[in-house]
Amino acid sequence: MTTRRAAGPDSKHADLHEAVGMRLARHDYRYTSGRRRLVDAIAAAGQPVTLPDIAAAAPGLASSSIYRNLDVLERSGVVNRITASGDHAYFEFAEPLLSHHHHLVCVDCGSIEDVYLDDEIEASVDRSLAEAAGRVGFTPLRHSLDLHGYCADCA
Amino acid sequence: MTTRRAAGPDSKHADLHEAVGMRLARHDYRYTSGRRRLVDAIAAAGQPVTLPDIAAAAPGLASSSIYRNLDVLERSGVVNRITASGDHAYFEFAEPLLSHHHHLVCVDCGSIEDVYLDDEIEASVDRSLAEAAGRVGFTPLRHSLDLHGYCADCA
DNA sequence: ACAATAATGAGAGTGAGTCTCAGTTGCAAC
DNA sequence: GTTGCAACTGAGACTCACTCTCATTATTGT
Repeated sequence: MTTRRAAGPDSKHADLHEAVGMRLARHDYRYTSGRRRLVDAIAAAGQPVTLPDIAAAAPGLASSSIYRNLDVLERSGVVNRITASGDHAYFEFAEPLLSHHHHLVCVDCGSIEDVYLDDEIEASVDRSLAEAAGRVGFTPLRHSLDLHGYCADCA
Repeated sequence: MTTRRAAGPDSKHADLHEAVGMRLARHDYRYTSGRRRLVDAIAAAGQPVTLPDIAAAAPGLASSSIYRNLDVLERSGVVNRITASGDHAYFEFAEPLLSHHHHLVCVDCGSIEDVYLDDEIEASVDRSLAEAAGRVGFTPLRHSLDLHGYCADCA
């Protein structure tokens, strides 16, 4: 069965797949059809998704494979795992594939929405954190900033 | 068996217990000896702790009771649950009992350390977040800002 | 085509956290 | 104090997200 690739209606997906493929190759991973379906499912959602979401969007994939490949994608820097307080972890594309942003986490239903902040704020936050980290010998990699509250549906 | 209470060497604990007791009472919960031991264990650590940490510091408490009471304490606004990427959730005293701060999360060993930022930064972050949240009908409660990287031990 | 190697699916296994329930404790009214 | 009621407790069974194992299948290099 041939999966429809770059021939489709939008070239955004072709770009995405190419970028993902390169990242996987850099880590000696293969970009198999299962992994491509995973990437498609996450891209289709356009927001952080849980494993059940992905399983529903890509039926036929064994959940063990989804977990294993989510791990591979995370290790390759393709996706980020967002550990919220709910039952499931959320996944979304990592930084260079998606521009830097943060999350609105609903304390009621657990849903996660993306939110973008001013570059200036980001820079000053990074500066403050780096300074504070330096004082205790901590080597920073990245920061995560979540706003907890009630989403529009749960308000 | 009488538990030594406020008579002890430090009055900080007496204040803490009083504050905790008031919060519990406000939610019609009782401040039992088991809950007091839980609070003592968290206070003794002085940093975010996992359930095994607490169980070790307060032997004799059934783990089901620890989980149950951690839940009660969280519901009463006494402790915060920090959901990190590791196996266990971390717990620490909530805002008014501990001043506003953030976390340095080690991506290697999973340990969590507290870090304090400039009030000015905090204010501007809150302003930006509130503005962004307002655009999508999100009602903010609080923010959490974590710095991920390598702790001094794992560097 | 043919190894050699990596990926897959199915299901068993793991373990943090939750639920249940019978027995206990703390609080209030008498 | 004792009686009654509701909250609390411990022990362990239970759930369920996630991981591991392993035999089978797909990919890649030659």
